[in-house]
Amino acid sequence: MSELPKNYDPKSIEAKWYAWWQENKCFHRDHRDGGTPYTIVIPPPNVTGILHMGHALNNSIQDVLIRWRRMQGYNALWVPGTDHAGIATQNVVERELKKEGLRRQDLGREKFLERVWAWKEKYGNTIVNQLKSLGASCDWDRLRFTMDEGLSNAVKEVFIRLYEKGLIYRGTYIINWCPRCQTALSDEESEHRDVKGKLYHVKYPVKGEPGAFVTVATTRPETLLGDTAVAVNPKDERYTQWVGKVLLLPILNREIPVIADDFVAREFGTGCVKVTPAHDPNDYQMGLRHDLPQVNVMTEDGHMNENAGPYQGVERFACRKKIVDDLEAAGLLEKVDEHPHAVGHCYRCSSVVEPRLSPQWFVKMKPLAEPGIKAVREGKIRFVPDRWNKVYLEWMENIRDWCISRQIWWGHQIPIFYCDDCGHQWADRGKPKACAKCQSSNVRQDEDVLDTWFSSWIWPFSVFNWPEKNEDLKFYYPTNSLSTASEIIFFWVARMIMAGYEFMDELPFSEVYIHGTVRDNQGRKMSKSLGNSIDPLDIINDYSADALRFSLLMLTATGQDVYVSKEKFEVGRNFGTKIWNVARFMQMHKTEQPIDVRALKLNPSAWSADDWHIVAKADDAAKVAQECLERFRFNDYAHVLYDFMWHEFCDWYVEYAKNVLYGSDEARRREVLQIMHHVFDRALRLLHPLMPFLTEELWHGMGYGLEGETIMTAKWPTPENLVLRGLAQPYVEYVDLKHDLIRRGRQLRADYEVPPSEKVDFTIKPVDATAAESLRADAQAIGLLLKAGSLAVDAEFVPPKAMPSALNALGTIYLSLGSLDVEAERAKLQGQLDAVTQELERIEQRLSNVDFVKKAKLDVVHKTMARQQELKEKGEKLAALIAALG
RNA sequence: GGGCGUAUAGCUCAGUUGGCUAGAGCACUUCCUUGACAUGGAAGGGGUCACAGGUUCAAGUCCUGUUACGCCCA
Repeated sequence: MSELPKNYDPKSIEAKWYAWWQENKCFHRDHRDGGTPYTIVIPPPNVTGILHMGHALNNSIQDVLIRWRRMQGYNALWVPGTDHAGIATQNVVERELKKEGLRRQDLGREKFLERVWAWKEKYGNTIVNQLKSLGASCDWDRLRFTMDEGLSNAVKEVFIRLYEKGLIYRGTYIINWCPRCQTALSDEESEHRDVKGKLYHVKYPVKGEPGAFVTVATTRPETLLGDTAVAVNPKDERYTQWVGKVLLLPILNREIPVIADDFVAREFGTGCVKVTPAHDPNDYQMGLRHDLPQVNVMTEDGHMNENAGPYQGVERFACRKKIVDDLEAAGLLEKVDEHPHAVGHCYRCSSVVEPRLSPQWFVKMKPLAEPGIKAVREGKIRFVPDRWNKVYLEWMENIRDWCISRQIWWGHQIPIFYCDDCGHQWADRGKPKACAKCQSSNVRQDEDVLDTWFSSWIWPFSVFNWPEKNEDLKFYYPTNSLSTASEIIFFWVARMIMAGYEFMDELPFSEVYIHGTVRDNQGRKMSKSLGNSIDPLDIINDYSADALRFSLLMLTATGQDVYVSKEKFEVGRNFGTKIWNVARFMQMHKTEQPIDVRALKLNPSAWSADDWHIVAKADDAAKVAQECLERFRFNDYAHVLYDFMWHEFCDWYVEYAKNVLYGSDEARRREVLQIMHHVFDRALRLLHPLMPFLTEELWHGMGYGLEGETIMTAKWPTPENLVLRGLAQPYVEYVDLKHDLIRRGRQLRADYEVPPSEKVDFTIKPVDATAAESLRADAQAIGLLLKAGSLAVDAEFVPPKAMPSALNALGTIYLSLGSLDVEAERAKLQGQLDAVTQELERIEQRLSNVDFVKKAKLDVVHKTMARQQELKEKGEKLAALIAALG
């Protein structure tokens, strides 16, 4: 083992190990490696993306899982990749073009796509490289992209299979239209946001009855240009007389009927609604029921069209203003109310979504959803935390058809072909030159591309080159755990489950871990526009990747949102420093015969209580860590190692060990150092999934691993055998009490303001012979920890004068002082006695309650009785101490 | 409007099937440049567990309601 430098330099060490891991293919696995598979597919970040805290959290989680399973000996594979993010990527490239004064239409489809590919080659790997700096142990040899050849084939195959099964259809419906991106969006891509809207009450004159009006309420007055009726509820007596009458549409003076439809809510607005079948999904349905015309008044880019009469060419929101002014001028605007309501916004560009009537492709979802519902109901797939099961089921049970066509160019073009001569329409895996029916060469492919999610919903098997049937696919599918954010349960998780059953006939994964959202210190989502994001790369740069990972996971309670600020990452940095320094401490101490840290020869028969204690605590840590990981309790996992390493190992065992290490008993020195290595090695391995770089560096630095080996594949520590644990138990109890007694001794020093440099004498009076024996063996070490001049263990001790004292179940500790403020000491002890008396009263009350003794569990009653006994004794001793003060 | 989540120390949060003498980190106070570590050490202060009822021998924990904040869906 080489000498560790004084300071840990994460930057060079992280770069060094990541490169080494990659060169040595440590992340790579395939089916030929055999064993039991453990698979995770990465939620593919989009190629335009850069790493943010959400990614850092999610990928740290996946890396912890995969590294843990790898150490456990699984054939653990983490498949990485990115998605092509149709709209987002196209937007980015279009923005670039705009700077050159160009539109994509100027280039044409083919040239434009070349530009996008060029952009992807240049910038598309940014996030991949960022994941590497995080330490992600993905199998990069398997890096996939949703537009690469294999995945494109898979997408095509999926489309065609569904099409041939009749589950994909084309139809003209009201869809969510983004006028800026100029494409349809799925329901999920239209984000509802609360806006402070207005409710305009507009008077529609009744034909042939001057002065008579019907007042309708609307939030989108510009759409009235497309009204083809006004509807009332048939049960609404206020309006039955009007049904069947004809109204004059304001401004355009088009004649429209008043109809009756159950759908109308009587309590909304005036109870009369305008019906605009081409601009509202409900009105569309109503229009079908009443055979109303559909008048589209807008263009694809959100301007009014030729059907809008005088408003043609006006932008939709400008038109809203204008039309309101005109209505007012015409005396047709009755009133305007404030009306906060939710409005759909494009999830890519935030424009207000316009419901628009247009021909699109849809997937019939009901039949696909059934097996997915069953799987979660029966627990074959489970969400963690489990409340998401319900959210998922709710959505699946009310699933609606999925609009999958997008009017953009970047994506998988829909494999549907049309013959312009005979009108034949068919799906084709290739690029047909002629119509299958009439042999005409007048053939064209559908212009639209597929929703990006249509390629990611097959991700768990397409990454293994499905539909090809190969050994990797057979071996690694179904995958095991999926870790992701709640936002994409509908977009992605649910659809993957459906695709898994539909195309693989099997679930895609069995556990879905939903992590919380990373927020800023004020609980706001991190966003570029707010400027409140913390760049994970800055944290890595300033503190290290290990610090980032450790802090994030320590802070994130299962499934809860996490609030971060830069300072919060100090926990991880400080912890890393602590570990580094304790390693250096161990290195400083040599033995005459060098210790072979790879083949420790421990000799438990010669162990002290503290030796047993630390080995047992390390064992507990291993046990708890394992349980936490199995249950996705990452914060508890981080916590248990933090506590063990810092508080058990550094604070107590290392401090205890100093007494031995600075002494001259070579056999003891050797044994203690061996124990430290034994424990530290195990702790490093337990910690490796969380802090991969530091642990690898130290594992080698301490000599636990040989050159060419890696802690990544070192054995995951499992708890030692129970016999050993049973032997340790009395020592554990004793040492815990000893620590408590030492703390009480230190408290005496602090209470009496004894400066740390001043050596004072302590005497411990043990409670019994067993305690006396243990304490005598430890007297020197205890003295050191108390910075005592002398420490006596005296079973017969009677204080010669009033002395400050404290006690616990092991004994009473006295501090020798030249002079003593007897009253202050009496007050202190009296305070303690009062607390004991109070608790004792409570406990005795409980014990005297027949119901408690009868109904409470036996061990609870026993515990309570033991506590009563303990308190009684403590009370008596405290009383005696007070009496002794005179 | 429907559903879900959260409310515990100044701040951020743990607290798993009720047994709690309610914990941690940060912040705060006092002291400490003793050879692992000041990114550190020792000691300390700080909570009627949002509110109101209920169930129970026993409620931070379970039930009902109220309030506040957040999220999802319509």
